Amino acid sequence: MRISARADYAVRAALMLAAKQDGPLKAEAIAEAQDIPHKFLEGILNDMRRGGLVASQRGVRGGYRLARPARDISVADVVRAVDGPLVSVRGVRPPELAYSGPAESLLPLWIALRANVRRILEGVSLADVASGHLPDFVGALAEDPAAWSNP
Amino acid sequence: MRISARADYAVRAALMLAAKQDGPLKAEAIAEAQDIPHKFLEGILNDMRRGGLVASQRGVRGGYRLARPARDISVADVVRAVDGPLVSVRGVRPPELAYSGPAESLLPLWIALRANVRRILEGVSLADVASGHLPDFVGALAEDPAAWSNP
DNA sequence: GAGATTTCCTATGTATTCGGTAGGGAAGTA
DNA sequence: TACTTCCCTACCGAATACATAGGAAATCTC
Repeated sequence: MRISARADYAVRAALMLAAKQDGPLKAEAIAEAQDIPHKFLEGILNDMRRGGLVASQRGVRGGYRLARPARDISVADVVRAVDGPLVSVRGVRPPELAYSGPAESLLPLWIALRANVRRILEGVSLADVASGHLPDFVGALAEDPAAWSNP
Repeated sequence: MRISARADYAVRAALMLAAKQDGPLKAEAIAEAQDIPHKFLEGILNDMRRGGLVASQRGVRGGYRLARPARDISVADVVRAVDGPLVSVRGVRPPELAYSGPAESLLPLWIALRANVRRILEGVSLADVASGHLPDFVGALAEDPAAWSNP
């Protein structure tokens, strides 16, 4: 289960926009601040615009800004805008799967996994992350030192 | 975040082995029962053998069996054996990431996400799935009808 | 030991995705 | 007009995903 570069970049760009509330921010400025290839980032910002997450303005005083308050955009919104469904199995979304025999209960397991990922990514807004204050039910998970070690 | 075909196939194969406790099971039999390309499955079973999850026996009475009791093998064990780390961001594991500016709290978010995925996949054994009785904290997630709908 | 069976190993192949680049057109501003 | 910035399309190399093929090595039965 990997978070793609696109998704990571998209969230970081969105966080930049969430932090700067006055006036638009240029793609180039975001690219430089977050060390993201700028042409690649342009495509990502475009996806977010199509997804209704950011608004853009061309010209010399142009750039990008969030289309909604940062509090109303979840990390899941951003990831979905650039990568499609949050969780898939072999490229298909869990409800479309069919298992037989001893694997029958595998489907509810994938469903539970997806529900859990959703709970996290839909429950955290850009404002939460940008402010450095994650919701308690998320922050608690990250405070466990064991969560930081690679087994 | 996608579960690869390898991982899905591997878990299903492992579940077949968990269900059949008497004697080994041939790759061909598993492939047929679970509709998995049989040569592809052979490679997957081989990875699991190298990972110490299954034992193999050649010859006419040969096949594969679990190397440990099904209760002592988690789904996470299987996924790791065939796909490496459970969760990665841009191909690197979260603790190796470095973020700056408003993205600083993104790292604990990915950590929390990973911790949650671990909680599920490490907390469920092959015996749990094969018996159709998921642990309560997982089953509860799958019982919510909302978890089954695609947004 | 002969022969059948099954795992094990290596090589090959193809399609897709991933991450990134390039160039220029459209729109807005001064 | 000149400049800036987003927008669009195309392309590209490498890696990955998902297999398939062919045989060598081990094991069992007879």
